[in-house]
Amino acid sequence: MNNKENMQAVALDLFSKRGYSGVSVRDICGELGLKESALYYHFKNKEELLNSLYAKVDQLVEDMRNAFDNAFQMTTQVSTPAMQMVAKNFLRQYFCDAYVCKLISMLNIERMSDALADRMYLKLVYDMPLSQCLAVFSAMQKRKLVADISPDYLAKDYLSLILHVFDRYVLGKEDKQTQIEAACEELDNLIEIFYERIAREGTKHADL
Amino acid sequence: MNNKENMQAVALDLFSKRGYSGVSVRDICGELGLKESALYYHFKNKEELLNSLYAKVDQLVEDMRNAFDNAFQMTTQVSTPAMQMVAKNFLRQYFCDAYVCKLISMLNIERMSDALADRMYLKLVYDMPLSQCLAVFSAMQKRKLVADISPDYLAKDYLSLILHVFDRYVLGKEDKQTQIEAACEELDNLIEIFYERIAREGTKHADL
DNA sequence: GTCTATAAATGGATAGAC
DNA sequence: GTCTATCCATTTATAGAC
Repeated sequence: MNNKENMQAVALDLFSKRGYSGVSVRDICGELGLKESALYYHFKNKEELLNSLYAKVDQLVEDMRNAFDNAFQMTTQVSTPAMQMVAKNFLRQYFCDAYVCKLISMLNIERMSDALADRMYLKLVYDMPLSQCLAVFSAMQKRKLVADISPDYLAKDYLSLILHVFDRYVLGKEDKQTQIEAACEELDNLIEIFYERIAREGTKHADL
Repeated sequence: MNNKENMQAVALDLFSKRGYSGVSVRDICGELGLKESALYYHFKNKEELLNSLYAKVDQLVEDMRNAFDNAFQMTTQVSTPAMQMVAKNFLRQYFCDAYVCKLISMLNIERMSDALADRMYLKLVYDMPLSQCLAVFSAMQKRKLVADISPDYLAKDYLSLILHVFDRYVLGKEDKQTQIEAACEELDNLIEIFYERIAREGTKHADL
């Protein structure tokens, strides 16, 4: 790993905690045992470093879209337990990935004053996951596994639960790793009830 | 309104957008046509100004707790339409109040690096609203208006929907007032389905 | 690719006049 | 209660040596 990538990694880590304006070029280079001037060899200025991180968000969204599309096309059976399993791992594997978590934290800060950061945040946290949830619930509904509740509602309801747990138990915590365990347990309980309800409502409807 | 309060108002406004470290004492005073030294007459330093805003969060939480307790004790009938009405106005009157919204935005930024801000954020955004939701759903359940789904789940599910809309449509937007209209419409639709489901499940259970 | 040195601007904070 | 003037630390950024 070269120093340019190191700088991006350190910058992301610090920006995600203290925000762009709370971190100096000194801070970033100091962490790596380098002088500020070293950074200006790799980046035109501090802002270009930030933009290079924004570009990584685009890349991540792209990668996750592709990963999902591939996995989804492969799926031969869409059973409730299988979907429930996927659901339970959503938080753990997606939002709680250290890298993704830092990107979200950083965007969460910058979006308050930066329209571009706001758009990236929405894409990463809502648009992309929502379209994936929608695909899953639509598929389940086709197979009569779910009552005819609007799949759009189900997707939003489901994602809301995940994001609420993520925001409450993970974001803003120093000791994230410990918190993630509590978060996943809490989410498991919520998802359990979520699926119980849509299954119950689905059964009821199938009986008519 | 004296200048001390003006300074707090301007500071809150700027902190909620650019964060504590992104705003200088010069910025705050400049907005009011004052020199920096004027601020140091009212506050020991920049940090004390921030803490004075944190204190306002405590006051707000206290006030809202009391307001709810009074309103809740007054309530003679807990009907579904009445509760649904309360629900629809929750976002509009609570999270979208300009003052509350700024406090949340500010805490949302600072909580990433400040444990105190994190605690205040959780109190304002989760603990307090959640305890209120819980009281409402428990009351509804006692009157058999809701199926025997854990009221704890209902409260979290319900608050999640509100927060998701708030985060997605209101936070981080320049033109908040316009966005709030769209947010409320979206939330109205979601809450409609939410209540439809718990009523349906409730009826079903009552029939047994 | 990184260092030293340095410039120029900005930010937090104080002393003393009014 | 606010202003002028000032101080000192920090920050972004550049030029030129190695």
